[in-house]
Amino acid sequence: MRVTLKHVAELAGVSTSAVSRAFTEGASVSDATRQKVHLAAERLGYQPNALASGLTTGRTKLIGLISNNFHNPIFLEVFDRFTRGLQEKRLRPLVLNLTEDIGRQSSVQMLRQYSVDGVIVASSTLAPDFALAFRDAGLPVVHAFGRWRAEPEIDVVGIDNVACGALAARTLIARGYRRIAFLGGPREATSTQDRLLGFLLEAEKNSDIEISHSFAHAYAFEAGRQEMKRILTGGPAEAYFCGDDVLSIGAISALHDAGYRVPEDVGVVGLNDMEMARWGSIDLTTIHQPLGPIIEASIDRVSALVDGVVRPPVSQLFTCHLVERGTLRRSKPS
Amino acid sequence: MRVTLKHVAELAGVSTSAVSRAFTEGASVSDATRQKVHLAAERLGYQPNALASGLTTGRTKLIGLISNNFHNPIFLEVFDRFTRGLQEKRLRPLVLNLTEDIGRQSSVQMLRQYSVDGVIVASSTLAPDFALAFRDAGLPVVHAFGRWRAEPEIDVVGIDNVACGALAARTLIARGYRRIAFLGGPREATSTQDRLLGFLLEAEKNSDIEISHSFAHAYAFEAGRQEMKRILTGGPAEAYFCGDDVLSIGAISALHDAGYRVPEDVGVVGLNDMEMARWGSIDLTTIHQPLGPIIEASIDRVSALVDGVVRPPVSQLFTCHLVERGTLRRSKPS
DNA sequence: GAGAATTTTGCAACCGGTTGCAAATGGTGG
DNA sequence: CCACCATTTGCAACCGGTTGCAAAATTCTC
Repeated sequence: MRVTLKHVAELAGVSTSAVSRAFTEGASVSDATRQKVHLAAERLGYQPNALASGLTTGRTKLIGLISNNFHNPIFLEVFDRFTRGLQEKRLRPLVLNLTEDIGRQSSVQMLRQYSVDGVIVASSTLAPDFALAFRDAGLPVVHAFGRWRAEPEIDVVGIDNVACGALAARTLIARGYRRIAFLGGPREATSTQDRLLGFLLEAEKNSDIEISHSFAHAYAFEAGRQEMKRILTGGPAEAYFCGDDVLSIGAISALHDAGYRVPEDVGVVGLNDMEMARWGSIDLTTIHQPLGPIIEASIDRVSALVDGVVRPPVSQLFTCHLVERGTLRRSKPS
Repeated sequence: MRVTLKHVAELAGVSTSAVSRAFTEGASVSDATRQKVHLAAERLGYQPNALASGLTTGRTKLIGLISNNFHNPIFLEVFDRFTRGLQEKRLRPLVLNLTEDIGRQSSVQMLRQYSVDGVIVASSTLAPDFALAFRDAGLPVVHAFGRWRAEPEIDVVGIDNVACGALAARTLIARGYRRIAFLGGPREATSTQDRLLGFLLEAEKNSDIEISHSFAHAYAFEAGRQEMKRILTGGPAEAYFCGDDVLSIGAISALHDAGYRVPEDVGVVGLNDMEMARWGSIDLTTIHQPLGPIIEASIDRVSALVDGVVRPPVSQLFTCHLVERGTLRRSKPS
């Protein structure tokens, strides 16, 4: 049998209310009783039942963590940071792995059934209104890696994908590449669309640049490889901005298979700067995304919402920068 | 305000008990009331509160999922499968990211506070008695990727690490490698110890084989690279069995840095067969670990325990096999 | 030391469900 | 039509906590 409030109350010789209060910060209890209670609790090995307490207070300290990115290595880092960050705030992540067969409605239901205090949607490939479903259900929600909007309906934390696209284009052009291409992730993903937009806007400023673009069906190695293989039939561009790191690695694999050397024959720049990008055999030049701050901000934001701090929702974007490694030539060939 | 039992009862014109029963499989209700109730529930958008119900039934359908492997890419696959598998059984994973500063006791506490029905410890580097702490706290627990024991105190699901070590040694020897080495993960990990044991037992059967071994401080790229770099000062062995795939990749990176070609100069075989091992630029010969069955079995086992099926705990091991790729020569040089 | 002000305490109702039990209902056979 | 049995239903207590409120205890003031 579990040790409950009642047992502690009995042993300490006080009412259950006293025990409850002894465990509540700032409640009205004398030091004497608080001590008695804690002593008794200690002896019995008592631990408050978070669920029972959640029932009355309306706070479970459970945060729904939703994603559909369980195949991209970057997500391991995302996930590590989210779980750690939540733990530090004494919140518990209830994870939802969004597969094909789970609809918007049923994910809302799953989390509502468990009375989560708030929800973090962590994905750059979900439609923006997916996260909206939670707000509509009355749940505080933050969309991490979501799309920027001037007046968002819910809080968004992420990066400026348009700026990243522009940065990529600027970089390629500055290094003397003339025929450049964007090899994006899934066409439907807002991150893909925005990166492409920025890339095009920036590249088109230069009239002598030849631009092309295409899409892989997912942010995944094999998708990148296949798509690069496909477009290589018409000969490669001089340099590619790939939708993300794992796509880049797949693309490079296809380039190697076709006998091209990177960066000597073809340049590649990715986006994310996942741990693996640093590995010797990969050594990917890429645009760094500040994962730590993004995730910290997401957690901060969701706890603020839970605490009832009502401010209009904002899009919080972090800036990215290029990390120089070995898949892009460093400067214009002379 | 949330819709509760009471609201539904009112609308349907029945008692709350009736509503509760209408939502319980096999409860004593007439079809007529069940219909009325479901209709009313539908209209109000009612969903039972899993936590409240857990309070009385003692079942929350929450499963604690604990790991300390948030830096090994294989864990993304593990994690994907666990969350999916649990979801399919209508169980919810409550994730605990075991960092340095979280002790055995406090992890038990965290999960007990949330009244999880059971716990899955997913790690090959935790001491066997870590999982025991949960059993001692009265929680059903399964140790996935744990160490085999003839008469285990708790359920263990995993692979036969000793056999894997032997398989690796046998393979290397069969291919004519004479000076072979084990580059293991952390010395304290049971998986490391067992793989080494199997490796040594098998290799020592052949008197003409030169065996050596050493350990990386973690199952991680950089750890593998550093350790290989360190041991290379004395010249390489002819082939290495590395503690796992990510370690192998690190080791290969160091070998390349030192000017050795794989597999022409040095052979490498890993263990796990993570997705990435298949990537073109990595193409790692490795021992395949059947993740799917292991995880399925872990989930089955923990739900059986939760359902009170009491059988003595067992060690359930799955066999592994070699996957031929490009980091080990295929046969004896003639 | 009395009275007022303040703090501490316990009672009891409540959060949203479940369930044992007894009463109500319905069906069956004579 | 009644007795009998099976099924369905609602009452009320309970799960493990929290909290408003009034009473009790303590502290302060003069």
